[in-house]
Amino acid sequence: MTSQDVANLAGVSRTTVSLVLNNVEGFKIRRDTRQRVIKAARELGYVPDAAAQALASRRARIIGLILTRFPHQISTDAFITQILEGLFDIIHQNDMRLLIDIIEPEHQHEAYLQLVRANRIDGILLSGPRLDDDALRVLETENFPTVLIGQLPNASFCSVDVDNRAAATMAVAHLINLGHERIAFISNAPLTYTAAVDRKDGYRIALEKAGIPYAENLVRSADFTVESGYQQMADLLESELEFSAVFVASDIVALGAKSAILRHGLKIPQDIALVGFDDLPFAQYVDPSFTTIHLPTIDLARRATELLIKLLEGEQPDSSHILLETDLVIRESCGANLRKIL
Amino acid sequence: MTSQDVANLAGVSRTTVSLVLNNVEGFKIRRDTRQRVIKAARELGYVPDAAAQALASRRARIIGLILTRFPHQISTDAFITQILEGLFDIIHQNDMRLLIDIIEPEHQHEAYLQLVRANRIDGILLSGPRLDDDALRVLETENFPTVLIGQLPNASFCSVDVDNRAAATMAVAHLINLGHERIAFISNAPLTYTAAVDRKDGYRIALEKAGIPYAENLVRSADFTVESGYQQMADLLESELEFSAVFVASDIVALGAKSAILRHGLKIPQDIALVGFDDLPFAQYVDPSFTTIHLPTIDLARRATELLIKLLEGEQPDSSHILLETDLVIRESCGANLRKIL
DNA sequence: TTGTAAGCGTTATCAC
DNA sequence: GTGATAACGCTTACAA
Repeated sequence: MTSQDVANLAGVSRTTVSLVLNNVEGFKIRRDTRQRVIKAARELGYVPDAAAQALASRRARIIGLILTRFPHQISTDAFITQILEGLFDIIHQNDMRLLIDIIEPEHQHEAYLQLVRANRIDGILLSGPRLDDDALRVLETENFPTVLIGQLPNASFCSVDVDNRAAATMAVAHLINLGHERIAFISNAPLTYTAAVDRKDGYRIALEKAGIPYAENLVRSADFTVESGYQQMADLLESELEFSAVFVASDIVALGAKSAILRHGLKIPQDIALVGFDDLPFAQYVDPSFTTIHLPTIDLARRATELLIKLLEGEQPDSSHILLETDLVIRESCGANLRKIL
Repeated sequence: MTSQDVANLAGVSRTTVSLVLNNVEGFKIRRDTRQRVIKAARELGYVPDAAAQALASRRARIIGLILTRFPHQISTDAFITQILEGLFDIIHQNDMRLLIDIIEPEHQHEAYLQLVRANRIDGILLSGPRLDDDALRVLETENFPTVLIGQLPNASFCSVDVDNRAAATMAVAHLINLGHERIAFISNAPLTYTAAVDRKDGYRIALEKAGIPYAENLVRSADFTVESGYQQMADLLESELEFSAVFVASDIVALGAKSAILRHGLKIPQDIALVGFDDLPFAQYVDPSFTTIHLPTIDLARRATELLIKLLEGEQPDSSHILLETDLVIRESCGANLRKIL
């Protein structure tokens, strides 16, 4: 079943079939010819061969979503599905498809360059950029259409993100407003991830603003997973360091931290107040429900995809660094909402 | 950068380059020639063009993962990420890629046939088959390589699944063993999904075995989401029907049900005992933690992918209907584990 | 307004 | 053992 078959049935050439079916601008095709072609195509159930189309047109009509995570970090990552929801929204509108790949940060650093070199994908959507990702630098010099969901300092990529630093500051300021002074911090991810660095910076800034000294030993680093949150919090609790609150820069990690706190015989928020980050769907259903920073994740993905598609179409995007708003969502994990954040 | 460039640099023909790089069997290539080709390819950073390769070989080396869901059901679906983890495990081993598509059950019933017709994907992995999916029947008659994660009665597809009916029976039997007689049921999804039907059947069977009459008005249907779980449970509670336990055939839906119960001023498990299904990662972190049916989801995806790849390679799989084991995981949502299930 | 023909970069079938 | 050469099914100048 090829375009030739359609051409035969419609009594035209393959060229005409292509022109009609692709709605090519600048060609005036007679009404009836056009109708005949469309009818023939429909009758035969003709669908153009994707490989042939890609080879000839140099466009695969596929967007690649790259996640730099370890496999074991995937199954609990509630962020991913939110990204997918936003992504498909736009991708379907544009008749494109999604190829998704998980790249292990350490080993296959350059695995996604293969996708690019093979022309398998027209553009990349990269979630969670890392500072030490050399392959990303290659994409930059090659000017390959790429949009980051997240940010990378000193890079020329388009990006869609939230102001992680400001959001983290807001979270910690909330705790400070509630009277806490000894506030621990657990990052969402290793500090090679820019989002982790920014959230940690935000924590530091909030302390500074309040004149509270920054204590390195109250700062821990998790790695996306519930387990890492449990471990880091258990470690903090066993260290016998004093703190009355903790800012955990990821709701998933916070789930583990919460579990460690409870299993240590302490209560949230009475003994330890907790603020999370991301406002994942489950955050309002755990007990106590998480006071957390709401991220417009679905929208983030939507905007990033729109931006990428503009790039692919050669349009100059209005702005190449989009920053969406975050909110502090106050629930139960910090206790009564006595004072509202300024 | 084409295979011609590699051929030139190595001083051989494109044919030889192809033979060497693809490790084609049955051709004896001289050692040094082989080395020269490999070296040249590496030096040039040559990566074969995927479209050209697909066009010539009639294999895209892409597997399609099809999810038949509504967009709004995606973002909270913790099942998907688990599937992804297992999938990538096998896909990476086989140097294939993953194209993922979400197909809305109502509108775009046949959207994934396009993928097939365009030869964009070599095989389909379909999660959550529906009884009313006509497009699936087309795949069947066309004998397109397809593996279901789930099951479809009277269909010839290979499938990997758990015994949903038996698992549900086990869940409800647990409640009965604990002394409950009025047990409500909330499905995971509409009853067009085979898994939903099977779990409901399991519920019924457990009741029958215990001689407890099946009460239609204690049976509700949810649609994957937390919200639907909340609504159905709120509805049950407002109905003033008597029941001391509920079997919710999905942990996500159970999250909403739990919330409705608590907001109704009732306690779990004291007032209402709850058993979930899936054992999603968060199930042990909610409060009370869910007694639930553990599904080996990652393994399910792994086995399904292995099966599909076998199919693609023309091998006859050992068994075309794989059934993996489930366990009842006893936690807090049913109260003290007084009597152990037989 | 439509058709002819030359690619696109592989793989695969033959010869040599 | 290796090299021509013909597909693969489409797009796109260019010609008519």
